[in-house]
Amino acid sequence: MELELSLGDSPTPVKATVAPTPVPAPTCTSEGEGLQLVLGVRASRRDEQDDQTTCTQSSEEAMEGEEDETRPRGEAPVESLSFPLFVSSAETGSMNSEVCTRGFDVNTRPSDGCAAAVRPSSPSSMLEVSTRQQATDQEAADDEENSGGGARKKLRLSKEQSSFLEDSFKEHSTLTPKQKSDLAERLNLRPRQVEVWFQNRRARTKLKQTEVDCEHLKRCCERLTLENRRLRREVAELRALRTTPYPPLYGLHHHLPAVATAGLAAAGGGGTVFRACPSCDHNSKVAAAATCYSPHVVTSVGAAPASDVTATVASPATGSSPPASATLFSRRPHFGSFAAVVPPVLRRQPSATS
DNA sequence: GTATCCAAGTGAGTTACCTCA
DNA sequence: TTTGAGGTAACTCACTTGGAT
Repeated sequence: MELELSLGDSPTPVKATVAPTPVPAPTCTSEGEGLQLVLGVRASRRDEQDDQTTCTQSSEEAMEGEEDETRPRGEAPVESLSFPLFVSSAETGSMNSEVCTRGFDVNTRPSDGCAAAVRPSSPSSMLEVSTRQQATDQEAADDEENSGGGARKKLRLSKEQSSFLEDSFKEHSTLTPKQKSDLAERLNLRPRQVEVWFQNRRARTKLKQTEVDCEHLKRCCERLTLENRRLRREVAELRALRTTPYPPLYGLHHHLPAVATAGLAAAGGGGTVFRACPSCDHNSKVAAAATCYSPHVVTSVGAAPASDVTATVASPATGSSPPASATLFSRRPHFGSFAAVVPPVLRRQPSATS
């Protein structure tokens, strides 16, 4: 009896066999315990591994479970080979899966009977562990049935398992079905557990990144606050200058860009509105000009002789170190420094054209 | 007793595929 | 034969729960 079942990106339908005969692959007889359905399906729409992931899967798993969803046909895990007749409770559906994880060491694959109490200490010992688990599987399964399901046991991954998962996560933060099943088999976990680990790992990564971003924004905010404070002080100084007669400009304003000279005119002319910043879509007075462009030139032209302009522009703000906003603004063209706009010759030689 | 970590459960959203009119 | 709508499976993510430390 054959069924054609095509899932995912499979270009061609995969022939699936409904086999009345037992197969060594992870199978389960579910409640019926008589007929074993083995469907070969394309495990995923993920493209990378599709050509390798034709797998065996019980009908129950196809409907509900995720266990061994991508295990290649004939590549049955050792545990399953050792327990061909054992009905894995976790693989027979969600109800049994829940039962499986209650009252047992959940560090073991359900194909181990969901009941092994021996915890693998290292990946290299897992196979051995799994074989030892076999002896206790049936007993533990019986205990489980008798106990009626206790409190859920908390899974704690071993260091080896965690480090291996971490290494895998560094390589790829998302898993293809084949990678998932390979990892699960290698670490002696269920594919679902590997999937959940990656899921939570991605969430942790995102959370950490969010925290880092938050810290960065906080620092930016602090810098901007300081910068804003400083600019406001300079604006106040400029406003104070408006009340005093203009000292000679030593011809400086002839060499400043139009916006700067317009700003000077506005400052001296008493309130003429002009467009201060081409990247700002609003008109503003000289105060805004000082905000959008580097305020140092504007500040200096009114308050200091031309000889000071050079020093002011070359060493802005109060010290020799660049202002706090320098690095921040370097990534924000909108707030680009006016000093960078003015050609060096104009900044250095007020009388260059005279 | 409380805080934190973390595996696991759950529901919503997205995408690709299939079926059918 | 083509096409659009509806259904479904698989997947991820955000949020939550609950055990363990």
